[in-house]
Amino acid sequence: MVTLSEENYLKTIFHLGRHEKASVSTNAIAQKMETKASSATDMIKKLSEKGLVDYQKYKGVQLSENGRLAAISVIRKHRLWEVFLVNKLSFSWDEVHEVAEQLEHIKSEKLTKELESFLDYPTQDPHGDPIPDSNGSIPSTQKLLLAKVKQGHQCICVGVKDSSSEFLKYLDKYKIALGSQIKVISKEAYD
Amino acid sequence: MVTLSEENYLKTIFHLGRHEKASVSTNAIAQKMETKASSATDMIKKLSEKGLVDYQKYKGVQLSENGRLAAISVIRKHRLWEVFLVNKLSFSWDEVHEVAEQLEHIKSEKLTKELESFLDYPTQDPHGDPIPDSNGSIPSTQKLLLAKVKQGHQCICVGVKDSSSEFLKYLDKYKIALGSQIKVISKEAYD
DNA sequence: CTTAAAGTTTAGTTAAGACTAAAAATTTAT
DNA sequence: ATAAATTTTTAGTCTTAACTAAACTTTAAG
Repeated sequence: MVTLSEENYLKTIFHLGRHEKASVSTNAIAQKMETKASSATDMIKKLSEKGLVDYQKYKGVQLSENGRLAAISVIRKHRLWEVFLVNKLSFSWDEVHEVAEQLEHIKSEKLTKELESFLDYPTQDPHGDPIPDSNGSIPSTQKLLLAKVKQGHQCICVGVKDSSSEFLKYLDKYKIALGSQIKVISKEAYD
Repeated sequence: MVTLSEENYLKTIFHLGRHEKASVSTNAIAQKMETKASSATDMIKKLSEKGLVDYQKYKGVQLSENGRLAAISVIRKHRLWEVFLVNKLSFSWDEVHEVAEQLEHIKSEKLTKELESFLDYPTQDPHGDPIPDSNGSIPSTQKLLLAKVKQGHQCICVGVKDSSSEFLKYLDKYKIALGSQIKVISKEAYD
């Protein structure tokens, strides 16, 4: 049995380790979780004892196969619920995160599978992030950061990197949504 | 802020005090919660300090107005989610309880209201229990226990008193569902 | 290559919510 | 009306997941 708190740590470790192959540092975890490094160390030890992460003192952690599957299961539920909130209830893409953070911890295989079926097996959440399947495979997509698109060139928005409510509202103001055709006229600094 | 555990106690006190006007005993609460009387006392004190129950040592508790509203809010969510599970996902009426016990604690006014609207403002859950509205009013219905119906008389099943999975499956076996017309031919002992 | 800075771990506390065992209050029965 | 039985509360302990402060590693600078 994986506790709610453990699930949150696993998810965080997954996200932090997603793009670098290197192991994830205690500090990075603590920062993302808005907790202290000592708390992170405690939890890392617990996860390590449960075989969910590989851990060596002072060397950071990596998810084990079981840990990866557990993390992906949470992310899968998070994204499915986001689709539900936007497609079935009338949430906007900047309102779903907080609620999905709660719903992602509901434990019921049947619920997740039925929800997925009810939503017609979506492959992306409302921010363009891929939805893992029930085996834990994540459909891969390659995207280009808008900042990398040259001036005068065009592209289609297929996802957002930052899902914060503020940033999503900023995009709304500029009428940018998933599927929008975008032409880069000039570049400005955001943040 | 009301914790998950507090919500469960409030719900239990509500159910136990529903039909008698008298206050609810510590032991009764502990028994329903499958915990010990001492744990119940601890929680009762906490709820009392938060103004959610009226409590006098050795005299049991009663929900305060705020406590009643908090309890009803949880019950409302529980029953709405049960409707969702049965009507939208393909759960049967004996499978919903456990999952609804988790979903009832999700905190989001918007979610509850949108869910209610999505379900077309149902007034009953899959077991025939009334769904409180967003103000905390519970549509009242008067029902007659099947055991009270005389032999040879007929009636329509509008609800079940025991929502345990076993009992519901027992009803399924006899093809009894909500709306079923029932004629009492003979009476036997159950349990 | 040694020392300072940064990062990490350990040790000891805290709060919530459970538990056991024992004390106190209430209820029931003689 | 008082003793026995039951119920409730108190006191002290445990676990989880956080915290602070101090100790210990590793990394970076000079």
